[in-house]
Amino acid sequence: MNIGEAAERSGLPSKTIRYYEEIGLIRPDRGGNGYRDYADADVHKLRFLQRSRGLGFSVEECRQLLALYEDKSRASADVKNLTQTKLMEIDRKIRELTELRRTLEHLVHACHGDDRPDCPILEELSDHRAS
Amino acid sequence: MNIGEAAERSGLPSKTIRYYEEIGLIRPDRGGNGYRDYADADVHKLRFLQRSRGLGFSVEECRQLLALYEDKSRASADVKNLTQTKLMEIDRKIRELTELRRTLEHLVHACHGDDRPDCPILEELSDHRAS
DNA sequence: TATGAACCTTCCAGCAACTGGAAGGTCAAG
DNA sequence: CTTGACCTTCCAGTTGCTGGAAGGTTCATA
Repeated sequence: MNIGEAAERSGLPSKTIRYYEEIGLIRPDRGGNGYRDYADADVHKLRFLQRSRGLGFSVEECRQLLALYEDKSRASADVKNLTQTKLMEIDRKIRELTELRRTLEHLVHACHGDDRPDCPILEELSDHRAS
Repeated sequence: MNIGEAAERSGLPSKTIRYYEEIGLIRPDRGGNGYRDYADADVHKLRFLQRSRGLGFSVEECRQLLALYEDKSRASADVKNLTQTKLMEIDRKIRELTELRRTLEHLVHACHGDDRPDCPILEELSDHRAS
């Protein structure tokens, strides 16, 4: 498929997809006309990139995550360690998002119409100082 | 407190803290010597920024989130709508992270030593195409 | 068969969000 | 009163895109 369809299916703009190729994250085929030709597997990778980038992983981290899927020697200790590290990062992100969610919800439900100059929410936020 | 301590407490590099001031996210006092002077509330904001940036929110989104805490007219419909929108974004991120986690864990537990050329994980990934 | 819209290509410039380094001022300890 | 660890501003570089120009391809329609 052409880049436009890959863009639509992956949720990434064509520009970004070309950029990801430039930095070596994907390697689509080329048709006789010079057009990029994306396979379904490419679209899966692109969707994966779209998500993980949106979740705050850097491009280099995404490259590592992608490598976890592609690495044919997945049983190696290195790969397992990297996966464990990434799992811990993901857990941390989930915890932080859950806290953020709780705080925002608290704000909606408990602070409505509350126009005191200093909302206690900010104080509560400070309790989660330990990372 | 000086910027160094604020950096240590917030988990952000001093450089980034100065940058956040430059773009108007925080406004620390200045001592007679020209040094920035951060209050505890500033550190809370910085920690908040550190987290939400790491969770994939843009600086402008972080500005909005910060405004939710600081807005004295929190009861307005606008603010409530914005909060609801952000809550939905957070829920989506949590769902995506949970999926990502499940996939990685599957890879660790189910694919160890599996050196077939195409791991079924990639196929599984593709099932989550709907966003 | 031609012409125009809607694709695609490369290349280059600009923006967002930092990040590093130079050049120099401040402060507390010895 | 100097030394080292702070702090300041300013400017340049990096990352990760993003927009636009200039031009080639494809395909439906006149």
